[in-house]
Amino acid sequence: MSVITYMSSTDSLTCVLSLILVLKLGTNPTSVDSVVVGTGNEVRIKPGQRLHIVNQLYPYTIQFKEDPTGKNSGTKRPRESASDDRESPREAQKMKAAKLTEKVPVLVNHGEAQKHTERGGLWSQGLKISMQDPKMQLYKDDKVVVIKDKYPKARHHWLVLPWQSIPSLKALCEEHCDLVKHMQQVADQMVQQCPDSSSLSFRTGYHAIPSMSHVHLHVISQDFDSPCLKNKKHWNSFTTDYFIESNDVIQMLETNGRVTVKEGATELLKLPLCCHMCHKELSTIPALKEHLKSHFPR
DNA sequence: GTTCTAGAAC
DNA sequence: GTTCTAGAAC
Repeated sequence: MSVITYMSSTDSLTCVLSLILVLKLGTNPTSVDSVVVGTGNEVRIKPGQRLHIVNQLYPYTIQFKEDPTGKNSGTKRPRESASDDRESPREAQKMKAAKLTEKVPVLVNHGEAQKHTERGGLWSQGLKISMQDPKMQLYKDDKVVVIKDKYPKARHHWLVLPWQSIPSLKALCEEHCDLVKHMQQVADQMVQQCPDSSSLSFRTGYHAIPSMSHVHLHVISQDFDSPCLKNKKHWNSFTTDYFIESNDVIQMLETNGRVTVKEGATELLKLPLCCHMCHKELSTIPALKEHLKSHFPR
């Protein structure tokens, strides 16, 4: 039995994080005894065992070799500032986990996972993984699946995703018209079944330039009452034209056969904070959140 | 997408 | 002094 720890090279980190993602979701957890996600990135795994990462797209072979220095169990992240040479409680916990390590595994990348770190990062592929996890699925049919947004920006915030791999709005064409209409129907269904649908209003739409890969339709209640709503980008992405109504996407597909996103959408994210209910301008996020309480008392 | 943190704003 | 934002790293 051995323990994988985070090593110094970026590739190793990617591999370990990839493993954790999959193992955490239980996609292929053969012979895995324990997983500690976060501070003590610990994965027990048999030497030579092959794991398939992201639904068997990215196979790795796990090799093990002795660490002659014993120093290679360091767990500090590369971007850590030079001035911070004391151990935080978090670092101490990681070091404690590392001390349990007898051998240091080397992950040999046979697949594509490392490319994600070069193009947007592995995190941008997270939806592809979440949507496959039965525990996350609130609804599914032969065309789409619905999951809860991992960091909901309101009391109710779901994502409708097609099974078909469509990276973004840009990739949509007239052939997707029926699919996108179906996504809207399922979104409406989700709102109908919500116990708060009589007291809260909802909007359904797409972000002009989403961070996460794989087309996803946001279904979000308009209270924006959530600790995950933290900054101007969050706010403006749902309350300016950065948020493109599902019906507008359908109409664009029907009339032009494609979806056009206006230039300068990114600038919309920098607009002043403006209440979507009464258009009052607020100077800070905490002030905005306090103001929202007047529109949506608990 | 989130987290972290330097430094701006107060 | 504290609060808050914005940009970089992931």
